[in-house]
Amino acid sequence: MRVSGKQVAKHRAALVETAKRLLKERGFDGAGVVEISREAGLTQGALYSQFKSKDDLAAEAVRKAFADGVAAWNELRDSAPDAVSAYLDAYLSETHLTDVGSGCVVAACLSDVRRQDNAIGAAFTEGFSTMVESMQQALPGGTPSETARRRALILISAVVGSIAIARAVEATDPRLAREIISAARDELKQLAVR
Amino acid sequence: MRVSGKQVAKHRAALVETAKRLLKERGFDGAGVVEISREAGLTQGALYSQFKSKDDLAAEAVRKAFADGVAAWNELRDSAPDAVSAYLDAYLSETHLTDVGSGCVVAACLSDVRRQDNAIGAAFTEGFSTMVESMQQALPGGTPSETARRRALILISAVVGSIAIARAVEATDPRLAREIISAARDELKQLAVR
DNA sequence: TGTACATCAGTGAACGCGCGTTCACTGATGTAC
DNA sequence: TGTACATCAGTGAACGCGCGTTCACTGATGTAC
Repeated sequence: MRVSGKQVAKHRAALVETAKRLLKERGFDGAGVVEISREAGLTQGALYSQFKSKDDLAAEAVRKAFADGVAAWNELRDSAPDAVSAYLDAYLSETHLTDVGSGCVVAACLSDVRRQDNAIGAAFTEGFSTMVESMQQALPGGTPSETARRRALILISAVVGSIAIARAVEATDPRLAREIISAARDELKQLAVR
Repeated sequence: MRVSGKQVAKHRAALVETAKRLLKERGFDGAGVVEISREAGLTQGALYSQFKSKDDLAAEAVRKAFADGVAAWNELRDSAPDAVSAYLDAYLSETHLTDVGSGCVVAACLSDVRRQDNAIGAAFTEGFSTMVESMQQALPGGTPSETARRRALILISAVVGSIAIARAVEATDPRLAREIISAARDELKQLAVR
């Protein structure tokens, strides 16, 4: 039945939030519309009255995931004395290794994005650009510096690659997974302050 | 109908080779058994007389992909004067950015592996370990050195992350994709010789 | 403020579709004599 | 070497299954008077 305007917004937010988590945990093809709807406390019909397709919801979920990630990073940058070091510790942590659903969307969906709808790729690309700019501002040289820009790109690429590979090997070789993120922490802190 | 022993081996190799390429191009869920069989010049029945399941074939394809990759790298290491630099140029190249099917299995299947059968994860982990050891031998310090080991891990994580992110944004923003692999080439060559 | 009714968010069974897998069948291969 | 036959790699229609999507229906919301 019809629900109030306040409820509509609540339901929409619940769908996006649930989609965000499940898409990261199970991948774009692995998370189904019935499952997403049910975990958000609704049915698939409600999903389709808010979004025109699964891909449409997925693109929205990707935008939300980047917005959350950048907000968290900006907060860290403005509070921690050595923001980059704190960021590396948080990103390359035990928690981030095992809790994929709450973690970075880039690391979780990396090799999926290329094979999805254009709208998802566009949302991903825009989110990633924002993430790079935000990181660049915290590095020596800041926004106008080409060096800081390159440094931001390689730092993000390296942490994403490390955590993604660590997760891929974690089930078979948990020690190797920890070795990978630990090596990345050590080496990248040196690279960041160089 | 029954075919000769030589044919059986040829067919098996064709299935593995085709699976290797298609799994990288379309992902584990995106490449179907009918498609793999047809592109290998056979039917799905032939696939199931050689492998006990799609996952079984996929695990074999992952082993083959790593074997090919390590063989190519070993050849480069023993011929090029500066093997690591040559490796970075090849890995972070225009060709590798666009030709996913012929490229590195780690970059292509990164975020997929976690969600697949254990046998696929095990094949991936074993292949990755071999890859790291092979890279380590080319770095200053070599096999017994803990520093070379950490350096090998971060180098591989960084090139994999760079090319995977570049591919994800390529369709939407081709210039950003090139900027990512170019930045990685510059920064990682410095890190490798440090 | 109260009433009548049009609107529309949400339900859930049903749809077509493509997937991985099975299996009765085919016929060339390899072997026993 | 030649013959008879058991073996088994390969075929392709058919299977059950889960997916994304649709749609007739429900009933509370919001609005016109």
